[in-house]
Amino acid sequence: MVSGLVATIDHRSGNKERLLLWIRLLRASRMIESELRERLKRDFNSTLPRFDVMAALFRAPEGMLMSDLSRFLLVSNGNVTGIVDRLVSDGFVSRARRDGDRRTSIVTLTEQGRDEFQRMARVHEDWIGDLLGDVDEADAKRLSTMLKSFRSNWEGET
Amino acid sequence: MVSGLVATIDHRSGNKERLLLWIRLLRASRMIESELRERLKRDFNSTLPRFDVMAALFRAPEGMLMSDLSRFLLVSNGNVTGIVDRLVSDGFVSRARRDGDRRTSIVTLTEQGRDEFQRMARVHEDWIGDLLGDVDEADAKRLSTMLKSFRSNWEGET
DNA sequence: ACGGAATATTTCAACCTTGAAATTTCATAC
DNA sequence: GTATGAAATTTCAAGGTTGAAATATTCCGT
Repeated sequence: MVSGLVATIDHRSGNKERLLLWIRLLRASRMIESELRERLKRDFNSTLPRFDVMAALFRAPEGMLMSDLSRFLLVSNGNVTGIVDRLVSDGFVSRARRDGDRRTSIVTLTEQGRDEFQRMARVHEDWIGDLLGDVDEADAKRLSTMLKSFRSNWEGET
Repeated sequence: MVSGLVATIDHRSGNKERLLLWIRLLRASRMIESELRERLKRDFNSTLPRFDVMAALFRAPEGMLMSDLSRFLLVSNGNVTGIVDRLVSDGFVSRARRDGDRRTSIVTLTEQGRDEFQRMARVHEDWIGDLLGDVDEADAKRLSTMLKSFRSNWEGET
């Protein structure tokens, strides 16, 4: 569940639209996420976080550090540890201690992991096309552009 | 963590834009959520789900059933149980067994809950204005409209 | 009135998530 | 070379999340 699903109070002008935007942004992503979660579970007995980790590793054949994964996926270190643990025990991912720096370990997809990810990725793309099917290409492009510039401008604020 | 933070494979045309849109939608909401979570914790020692429940109850002075909350907030029943439990033990919410139907209970904000929520809501609105400050009003309106129509058209599919 | 379906809620296991503390290893100033 | 701090990772407690199973109550056809 996520903050903002409910419109509440509005006393500063101009912010009204932004609040509404936030609520709808959130509802949209929650609905899509929920649908993807369900389908990943049903068809692959997997989860979204696992899919994300595998996707990141797929693009990085040379492997990634735990902290790379954490930074790239915008989640905490401890979180990555747990997800990778489970992927390792399922045989989709391997952790290898490095000679250079024994604090770190290189995480890579196993052969089985690559196969499984590719199976998922194919279907995943169709799902997104399905779920976002109502957004025509021009709209998608505009929305996309607006959201792109909208980044962490506020990062580092108090 | 959420599926789609990573662009992966793209073999069907037209879907390329949608996949990118999904990734950015997700990144945007994740960043905002993360910032809100942090601030709610810091300033009110609370969480987003708690805020959402309180917001829903604030708009419903007559109270809501657990299942109303669940439906309205798009989360599972079991989930609501836990969040309400904690809000009750903090004195912000009360559960009252109904005479009419002993299966259900009416959940309402306590006086303390209303006060606390209003404190949070004021600041919350400013935060959203802050975090979405770069989106001007016209853009917000357009984006908002696009996202509105974008609903669960696919619900009920196999 | 009875039994079975439907409804509202809770419980539970498994997983995700964070932030903080603990561990291990490395780098550097002295 | 030693201490001190930085860096990478894991551990841990607390909470959020789901879906399925279990409970309790009501509804309804007969």
